[in-house]
Amino acid sequence: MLGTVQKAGEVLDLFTREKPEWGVSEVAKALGIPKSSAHALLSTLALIGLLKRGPDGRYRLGWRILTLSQVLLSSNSWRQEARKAMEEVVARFGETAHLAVLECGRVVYVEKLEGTQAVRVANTGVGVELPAHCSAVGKVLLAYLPWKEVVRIMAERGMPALTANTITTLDELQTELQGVREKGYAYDIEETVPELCCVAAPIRDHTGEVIAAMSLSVPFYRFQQMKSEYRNAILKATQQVSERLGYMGEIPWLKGETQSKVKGHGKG
Amino acid sequence: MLGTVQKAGEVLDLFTREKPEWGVSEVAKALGIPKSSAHALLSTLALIGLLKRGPDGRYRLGWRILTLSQVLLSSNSWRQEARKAMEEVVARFGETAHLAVLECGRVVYVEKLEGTQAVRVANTGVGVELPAHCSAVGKVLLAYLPWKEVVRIMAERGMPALTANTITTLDELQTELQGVREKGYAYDIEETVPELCCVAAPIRDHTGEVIAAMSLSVPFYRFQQMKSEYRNAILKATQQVSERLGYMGEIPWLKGETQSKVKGHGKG
DNA sequence: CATATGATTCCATTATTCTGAACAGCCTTA
DNA sequence: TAAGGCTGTTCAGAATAATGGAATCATATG
Repeated sequence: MLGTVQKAGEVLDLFTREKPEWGVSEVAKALGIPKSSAHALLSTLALIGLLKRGPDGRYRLGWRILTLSQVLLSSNSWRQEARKAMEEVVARFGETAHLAVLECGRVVYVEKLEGTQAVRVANTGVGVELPAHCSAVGKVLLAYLPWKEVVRIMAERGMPALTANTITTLDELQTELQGVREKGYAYDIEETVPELCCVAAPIRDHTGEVIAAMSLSVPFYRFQQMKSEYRNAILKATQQVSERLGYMGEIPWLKGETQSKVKGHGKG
Repeated sequence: MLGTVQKAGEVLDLFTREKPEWGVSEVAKALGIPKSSAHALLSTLALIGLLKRGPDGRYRLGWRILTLSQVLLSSNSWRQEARKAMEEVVARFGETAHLAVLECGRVVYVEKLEGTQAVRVANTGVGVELPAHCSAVGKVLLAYLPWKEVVRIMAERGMPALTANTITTLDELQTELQGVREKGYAYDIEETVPELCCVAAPIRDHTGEVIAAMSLSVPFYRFQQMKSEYRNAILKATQQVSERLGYMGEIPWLKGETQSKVKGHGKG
């Protein structure tokens, strides 16, 4: 539906950190459309403020996007709830915490709290996209999707190996996601970035649907010793947030040894 | 041109902090279009990730906007240059500094550094919109626009009085902007928020065009004593940034007593 | 269980966008 | 200095895609 708007979306997708400025001819070539069509798209997008036309006729993203981003961030109640929980975790361990969602098959970080460097908190990692098949948050978010959907996403985006540990086949991924569902959390042992490990767990809304994932990122050498502490902290934090969001159902990912440590926050 | 995209822009404009969630019928009523048209717009915008469809069929802004925002912020060289200068000013006075641009006739804050509260640096004020006829940054940005353009903007947006000191007539505004151009900076003495004062000055790119304004915000009682120090600091900071951006022209706003204090950074 | 509200689908009409070529500006080149 | 190639921009006919009213489905409400 609305092919024009869809093409406008494709145009917006062209603007990346690597190439944040596009001319009419470039866009026409990249999208395989006539120059005049590209011109119409670019100039209209500039008219509504999503793009900004430079004096030389080249286009960049417009400041209206910042305003929309502000509205988005301030209107998401669960993100603010999650932030509180993240602050506790970060304060306790001094490690970096992330909050991420799945958008069009990609992981998008929506919050980042750094452990040691307290100053440049936001706007560095927030908004960054990552492939979903690696990283702890990505695996958590995929785990609670229908498998068919996962297959579709992987077919569309591919499964590039970011490190030697990255999962690169559907079979491996299926096994991994099954494990995540059973345990209720996911590890990332140098699958995304060398020397970096993460634990992530899902955040659910009042309907029980997984809407986000929270993770703690720790350098490899420190991670091994404290593995279970990190895991329990993330599980506790995500559970707290889920409950604040009205999730009253069972907590299927708290079983066995883990359960005793977080007792008192159980089902309502 | 491309009325469909333009309508998509109108739809996006509906999503505000006050009303971040819209249904199909609401949008149809608000825009005066049939329900089916509104549905096509909303569902397509959701398809490209600018909106997100909730399970109940209501729509919110989508996370793709965060990604675009990230690209926008990381690709703006002058914003990062300005940030450095802002950090110096904030460190020196401990007061809050703002960086703003004009977008579709409104002031949009693109950077904010708080003085005393160092933690919640970004994402609070960044992206917030303000009317342009008040605030120091707004007056600076308007001052270097053609007067006809200013008139058009005021006609479109109106000149609401935010405080008793707000400029509410075109005559007052014209006089004020003339003064800004002559002096090279603007004061805001409780024109936007009671008890709050600001000084702002323009940042120019290599062509000499004013692309942004930087301001320092100080509580009224502290502002009066240090007025000229604040002003000189902002003038020096904006001049530095402008020069880093390749602005080699005259510095028309540094004259008389001020000039001696910032000697050494003059024209190239 | 009936009703009302709102989201979604359908399809013919209509207006819109698409397209290719011509125009105008800018910088490089001879 | 003038020609050449590269941009972004404009224009009018051809063709597709958007429109809008009514019907349908889903969901909350009494």
